[in-house]
Amino acid sequence: MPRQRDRVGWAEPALLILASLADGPKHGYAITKDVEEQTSIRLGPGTLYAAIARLEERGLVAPLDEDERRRPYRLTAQGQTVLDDKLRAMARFARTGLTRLGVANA
Amino acid sequence: MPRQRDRVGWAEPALLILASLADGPKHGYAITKDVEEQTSIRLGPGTLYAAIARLEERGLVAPLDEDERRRPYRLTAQGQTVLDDKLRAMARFARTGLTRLGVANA
DNA sequence: GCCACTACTACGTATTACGTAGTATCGTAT
DNA sequence: ATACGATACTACGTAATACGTAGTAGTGGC
Repeated sequence: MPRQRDRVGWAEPALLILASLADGPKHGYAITKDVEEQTSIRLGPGTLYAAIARLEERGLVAPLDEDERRRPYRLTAQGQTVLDDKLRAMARFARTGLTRLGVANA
Repeated sequence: MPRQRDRVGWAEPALLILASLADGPKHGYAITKDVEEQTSIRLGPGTLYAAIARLEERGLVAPLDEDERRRPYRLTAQGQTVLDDKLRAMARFARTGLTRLGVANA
């Protein structure tokens, strides 16, 4: 029975995936590795592939040439737009929050 | 029957609440208003109060003097630490993502 | 030929998000 | 005085996600 860990994360898997693909097309496993390197967040296969499927349904990512061992995806134009919006909102929010906390930097 | 809207948000309600309290103590309704002003994200009561209850259980927020009409909360020291960590991670992530997207600024 | 790493699929449970409805108080304009 | 919108929550049910485990299979090195 799956037990949940810490909770109160700061980014949803969907966004982590989109951001990972901003780098260029990747297949699932490569996304996991990339996300882990960048954020220390480990996405299990259940989380990862389910999220990718939803992103595809919504037209934010699209599959590439189907190798039957790897399943690469790319960001769609809409995916780029959405990602850009969300990242900007995040950046603004983080800055405001840190200011409110009275943090030294910005 | 509750219908879900857009999905692929960029921040969890829990984090929005913590950030709102970084400003100073607030009660639930005031948090909703503040979050909406800052982020355009509208937290319904179901989402809001459930999230607050979880944050309290986890010791990230604490209730203040119980007026029986308003229920104010403040950030705990642990809540501040957690918030600070998450916001820094978010900021780093957003910057990296925007860079990957080839955005003009940082 | 074994074993670790790569890459997924399938499945079930735990958590969370979200909307609606309902209750009650307060302020203020009529 | 009273009607009405804004304030402030509680209660409840459903929908959507997150997450972990197990299982399957190919690949590369030693």
